[in-house]
Amino acid sequence: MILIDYKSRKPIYEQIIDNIKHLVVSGVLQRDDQLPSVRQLAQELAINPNTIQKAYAELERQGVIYSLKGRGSFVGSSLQELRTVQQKELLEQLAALSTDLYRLQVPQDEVYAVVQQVYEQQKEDEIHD
Amino acid sequence: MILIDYKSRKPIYEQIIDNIKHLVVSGVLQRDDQLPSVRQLAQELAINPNTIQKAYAELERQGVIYSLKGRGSFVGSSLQELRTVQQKELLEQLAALSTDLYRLQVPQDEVYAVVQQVYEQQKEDEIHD
DNA sequence: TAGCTGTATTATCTTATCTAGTACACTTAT
DNA sequence: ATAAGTGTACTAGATAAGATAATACAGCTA
Repeated sequence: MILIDYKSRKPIYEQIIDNIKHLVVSGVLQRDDQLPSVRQLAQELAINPNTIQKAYAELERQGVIYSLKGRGSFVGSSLQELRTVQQKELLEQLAALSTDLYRLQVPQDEVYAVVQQVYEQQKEDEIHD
Repeated sequence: MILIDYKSRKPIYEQIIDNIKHLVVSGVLQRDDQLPSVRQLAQELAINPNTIQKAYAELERQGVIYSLKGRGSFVGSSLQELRTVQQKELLEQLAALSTDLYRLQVPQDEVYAVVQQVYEQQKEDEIHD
């Protein structure tokens, strides 16, 4: 369900955040679904409970989950809501990247070609699922 | 010539690397042009010489500059060479970002529209230089 | 020779990340 | 009521990356 790359330069708690967001955005986790408890997930991933707690706290701050003392942690954002937020973030990244591409004089056609190729490849990969 | 954002989460030595690469790619610094000395640049930017040395060492490892003991450090890569390398890096970033955009179901048209808008805006900005 | 260069070394400081252990308040099921 | 599970808070320590500080050495050049 959740995979951690311990060799990555990205902190573990950030990987957990990204991972859970992805589970929500892909529909695996739905609103009000219960997340694994802090201690349980810590044991599964063989990491310290404090690290899980840090990830959950940040997810709660962002409104992705909510936590109830004694009850557990639950999904607090719908697929659509989170998807919209993340789409906006990605499009901002795209704009920044496009600026760099322009300044390095990469032709607009070439940018389109890369996007086109990725989209086609992704479509193909979906068929072979 | 070189600006450092001390509040950035990006390490200073990485900012220096990016900054010098940009000066080469934009044609301000040309092949065999001499760079400021380690101590001189350290004084200008009010940072430790070791930090400059770290940046220069990495730039030399990448072939962007070369250093001669007792002489100084010089640009070792032509505008075209470095531009090609950086274009390739950016296109790889674009491919990765496109994969995320596809997975978040952002329509291809919308991706194109953002790129288009940035390119047009950049062209306009150039006129008003 | 004096004063620049690059380069190397050692030590110290700070910060972020992660671990470890403990404690407390709350909920739920028995 | 009790036990076991939840979230939450706190302190302490380990580790690594980044940056600073001071010093030293080798090579070049005026």
